[in-house]
Amino acid sequence: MALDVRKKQVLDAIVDDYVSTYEPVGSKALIERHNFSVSSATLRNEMAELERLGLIEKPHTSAGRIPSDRGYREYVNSLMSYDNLTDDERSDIEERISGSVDDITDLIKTATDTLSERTGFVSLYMSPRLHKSFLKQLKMLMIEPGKALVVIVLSAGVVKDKVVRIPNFLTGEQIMHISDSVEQNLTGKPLDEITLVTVATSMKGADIPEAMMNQIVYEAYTAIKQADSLNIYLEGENKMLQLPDFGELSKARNLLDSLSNDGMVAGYVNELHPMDEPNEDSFMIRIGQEITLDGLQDCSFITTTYKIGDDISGNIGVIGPKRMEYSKVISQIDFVRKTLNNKIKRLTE
Amino acid sequence: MALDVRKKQVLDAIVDDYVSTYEPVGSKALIERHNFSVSSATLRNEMAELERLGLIEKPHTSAGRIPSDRGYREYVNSLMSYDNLTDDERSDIEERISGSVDDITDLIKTATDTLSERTGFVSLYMSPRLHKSFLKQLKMLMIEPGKALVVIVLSAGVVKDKVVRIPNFLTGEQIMHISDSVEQNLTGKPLDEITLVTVATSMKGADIPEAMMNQIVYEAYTAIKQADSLNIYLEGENKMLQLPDFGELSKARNLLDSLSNDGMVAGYVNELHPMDEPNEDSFMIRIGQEITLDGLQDCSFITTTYKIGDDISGNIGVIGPKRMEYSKVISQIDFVRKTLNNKIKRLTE
DNA sequence: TATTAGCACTCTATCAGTCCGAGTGCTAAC
DNA sequence: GTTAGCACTCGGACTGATAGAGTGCTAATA
Repeated sequence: MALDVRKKQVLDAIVDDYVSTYEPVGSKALIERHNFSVSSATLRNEMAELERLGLIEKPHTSAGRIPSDRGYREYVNSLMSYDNLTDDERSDIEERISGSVDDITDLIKTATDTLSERTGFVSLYMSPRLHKSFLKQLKMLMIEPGKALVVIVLSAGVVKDKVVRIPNFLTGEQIMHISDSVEQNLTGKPLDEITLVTVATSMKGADIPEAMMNQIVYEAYTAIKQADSLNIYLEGENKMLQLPDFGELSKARNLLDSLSNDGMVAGYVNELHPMDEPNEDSFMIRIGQEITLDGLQDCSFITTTYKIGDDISGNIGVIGPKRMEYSKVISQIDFVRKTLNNKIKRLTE
Repeated sequence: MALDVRKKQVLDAIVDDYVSTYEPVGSKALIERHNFSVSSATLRNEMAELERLGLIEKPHTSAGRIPSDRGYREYVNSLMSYDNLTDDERSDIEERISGSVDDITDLIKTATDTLSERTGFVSLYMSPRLHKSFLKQLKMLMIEPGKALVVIVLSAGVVKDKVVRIPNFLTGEQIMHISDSVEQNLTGKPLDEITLVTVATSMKGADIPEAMMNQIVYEAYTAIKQADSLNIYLEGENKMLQLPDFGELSKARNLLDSLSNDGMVAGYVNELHPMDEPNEDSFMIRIGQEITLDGLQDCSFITTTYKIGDDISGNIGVIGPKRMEYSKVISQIDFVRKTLNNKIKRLTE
C-alpha cells in the first residue's frame, strides 16, 4: 500500500481527530483543525480515494469519515509517531510498582492494575509460562494422615505448591524419603521434560511398596504440571462502560460477556505469543476484525512480554476500544513492562 | 405494621406481579391476574392505603404501583412462602459441587459460580475467617539464600503459605531449628492469640543471634497473620447487564463501579456477619436503601454462612436487583450452602 | 493536470405537536 | 364497605418539519 505523502497526512489527521472526538471527520473539520494548504474540495477527493483503498469509511452518506480497521492498521504500522512519557508519568508508574510487596505475582498484578488505571481500559496479564524453567527443589510435607503438601521451587525462585492426597498409612518419614528421592533425580530438569515416567523412575530410590507408588507418582506429577497451567487476570472491565464506544447497552453487554470468558481470552492471548517467540521486546497488536475472538471486534489487543530470569516469561497488555491513542497506550505498556522487568530482576537476584 | 388480610394479599400480589413483569401494576391488572373477589375500585382504595403506609409507590401519577423498599422488606419478613427446589435443581447443584476438585478454596469457588449461574445474578464468597482456627503445624523451608517459605497448617487442614525474606547468611539448618522451635511453642494456639510477642518468645529455644531475630519474628508473624486476611470473590458481574433493572447505562455503570471495589463490598459483607454470630444458619438480607454501600441501592444482598470444621466459617451469597424472586434465590443459596458444607465435611474428615 | 468554488443532494438529529392508553382519585349511589 | 363512573394526568409513541453537516459532481481556473 504505497500512499503518497498527502494521503498519509490525511489518514493520519483523520485517525487523530476521530480518536479524540469520536465524531466522523468531514473535509471542512479537517481543514479547520490541521493546516492543510489545500481546499476542502481537494481533501474530499483524497478522502474518496482513501475510501476506495479501504482505509476509511462512512457511517452513512452524509457523514464524515472514520478509519476502517485497515486504516488503523496502516496508521499503527507506518504513520504513528511514538510518544514519550512525561517525567510525572514515569515516576508515577515507578512508584506504584516499586511500592508493591515482595511477591512476584503481586508485583505483576500491581503492574497490570497500574496499566488499567493509566489507560482507562482493560488490562491483563498471563501467568508466567514455566515449561522452560527447571526444578530447583521439591519437598513434600505431611499435613495429616492422607494429605501432604508438595512444594516446588523453580528457577528464578518461583514457588508453587499443592495439597495432594496420599495413602493413609504413609508416615512423615516415608514421605520425606520419597520427596528426597524425587528431588535428587529431577532437580535441574526443565518442567516440560518431566513426565509421569521420569517421576516414577525418580522414586525408585525410596523403597516404598510398589502398590502405593502409583498414587503418589500421579499426585506428584499433577502437582508439578499444575504449576505450569496458564492463568489470565483481567482488570478494569467496568471502566469500558465509561467509553462512548460502548455507550450502547448491547455493545457493552457483548463486550463484558466476551471478556468474562477468561479461558477464551487466555487462549487467544496465548496464541498471539508463540512459544518460541522470535522478538520478545516487540508488541503484538490486533485491531478490530483482526481479532478472532467473538464479540471483541470493536476492540484492539496490545500485548507484550515480561521476563522472570532467562527461562520464564509471561504476557502483559491492554484491551481497549480500537479507537484508542495507540502511541500513548503502547508507550505506557512499554514503560510498565520495563519497570516490571527491572523490579523482578532486583527481586530474584 | 399490622396489615389486615386483604392488604397483605394485595401487597403480596403486587410484589409477585412486579417481580415477574417489571411493569408497575395497576388495579385492573391486579384483578385480571389474581382472583380477588372485589372490584378494581376497592383495590384502588387498598392501594392508596398501602401507599400511605409506605409499602408501595408510584413512579408517576398515571402509572401503577411498585413495591417500595419497605414493601419488599414486609414481603420478605412475613408474606413470602418458601420455595422447594425441584429434584432436577438439587441434583444439578449437587453434581456441580461434587464434581469439583479436592481443594477447599476451589470447592467454595465452584459453589459460588453455581450460585451465580443458577440465579443469573452476582454471587460472592468471603474467604474463611481463620482467627479462631488454631495452628497445627508451622514449617519454614529454605528456598535460596535470603528467602524462605513459611507453611502454615491450621485446624481442619487449611494450608497457607508465604515466601518471606530472611537474613542472607542463615543456613537451612538454622531455619529448621527456628521453625521447629516456633512450631513447638505455638501449636494449638488460636490464630488470634498469636502476637508479635508470642512469636518472639517462641523462638527463644532456637539459639539464633539476637540481631537477626527481629526480622524473622516479624516475617513469621506477618506470614501467620496474612493467612487470616479477608478476601472476597465476586462472580457474574456481567450477568447484571442482562437485567432490565440496569437497562439504563448510567445505572449499569454505577453498579459495576461499585462492585469493582472489592474492598468496600468485602467490608460491608463482613459487617453483616458479626464475629460472634448468634445464628449461623440464618440469612442476612439487606434490601435497597438498607444497604449502606454507595451505588448499590437498587440491589439486595442475601448472604449466609458456610463452615469448615467447628472453628472456621465464611460467607456465601448473592447480590441481585432488589426486584428479585426472594424465595427462589434464598432456597438456592440455602441448598448450595448445605451441599457445600457437606462436601467440606467429607473432605476434612 | 491538479485544484478549487459552487451547488444540488442526502441523511441524521432534534424538536414541537399530537394522540392514545393506562392508571388514578374522587364522588355519588348501592 | 363496596362499586360504577368520570374527569384528569402523564408518559410513550408517532409525526412532520427543519437545521446542519457532509458528500459528489461539474465547470472554471492556474
